[in-house]
Amino acid sequence: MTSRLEALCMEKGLKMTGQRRVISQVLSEADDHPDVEEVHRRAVRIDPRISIATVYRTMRLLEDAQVIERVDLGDGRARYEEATADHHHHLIDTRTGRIIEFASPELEAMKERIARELGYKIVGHRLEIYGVPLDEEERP
Amino acid sequence: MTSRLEALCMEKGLKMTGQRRVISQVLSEADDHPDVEEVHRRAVRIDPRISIATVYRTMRLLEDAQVIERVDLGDGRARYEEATADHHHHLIDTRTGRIIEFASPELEAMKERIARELGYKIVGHRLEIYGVPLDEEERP
DNA sequence: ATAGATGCAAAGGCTTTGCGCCATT
DNA sequence: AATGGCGCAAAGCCTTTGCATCTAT
Repeated sequence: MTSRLEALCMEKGLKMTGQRRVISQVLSEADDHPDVEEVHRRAVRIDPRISIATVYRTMRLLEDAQVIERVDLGDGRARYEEATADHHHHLIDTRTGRIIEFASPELEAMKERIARELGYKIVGHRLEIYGVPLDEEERP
Repeated sequence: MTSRLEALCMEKGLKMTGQRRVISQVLSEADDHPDVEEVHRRAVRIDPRISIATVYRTMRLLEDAQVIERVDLGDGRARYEEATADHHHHLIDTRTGRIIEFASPELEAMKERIARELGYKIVGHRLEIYGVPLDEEERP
């Protein structure tokens, strides 16, 4: 079957080979933010002949085509997620590594305002929050 | 003479050697966000015998002592700035690479609120805005 | 004499790339 | 046959580290 991302790739005119289809499938099924090694591990389960070099090349291809987005979570390696229309950010649980996505229109507006006051127009931005779970009694 | 950072290091009980004094001086005089190679370049001008390994080791030492802070600006290498009490963030001019620091109490508050709503307590965070200068007529 | 700092070069982690082979058109 | 993708291994970039030497107490 054709995965969601594979369909997207074809719309963008990318040539879909066996390896690219597998990698697209892996990314379509991922609900986390895998790094290249992890994508490779998952891809190999489907087709053991896929090399890590191909994964690197394909990730770049998909990133350039804006099918996926590179996320730098500060751990020294590139992580990826599907490209989305909305701006969102990440809250990283420092105890478990769990990543929670969130969006805040107010935050976006404030950011725009700050940049404007400094005389700049935003072309990109990123926000990460590192946190630990609140204790029971502190829960809102 | 004793540089600002050297004094700070001594307060923290760090042993100050010749190399560490030079590196502290370089960092004290920097008003930008140099990477290790740049710190080394500047240090060598003062004392040509300093090796890059020592710079790496000293940067880590100062970072652990919270005399300086590592800043990850997404260009694949560590950059540094003096540690400050206030939280601030960076706006990077994508045309020139110029880095503008800014702080926003409102932003901090909003961030806290978002984390709290997600059930988390913030232990760290970072925000970077990438932008280009506004055109003349758009200036606030 | 001892403990720690330094220089040098080797190695480590992530990523890219040269090259010959293979597949598809 | 020609174009481009793939696997493998080598290399590149930033950073860390093992080891012998040097410094300062």
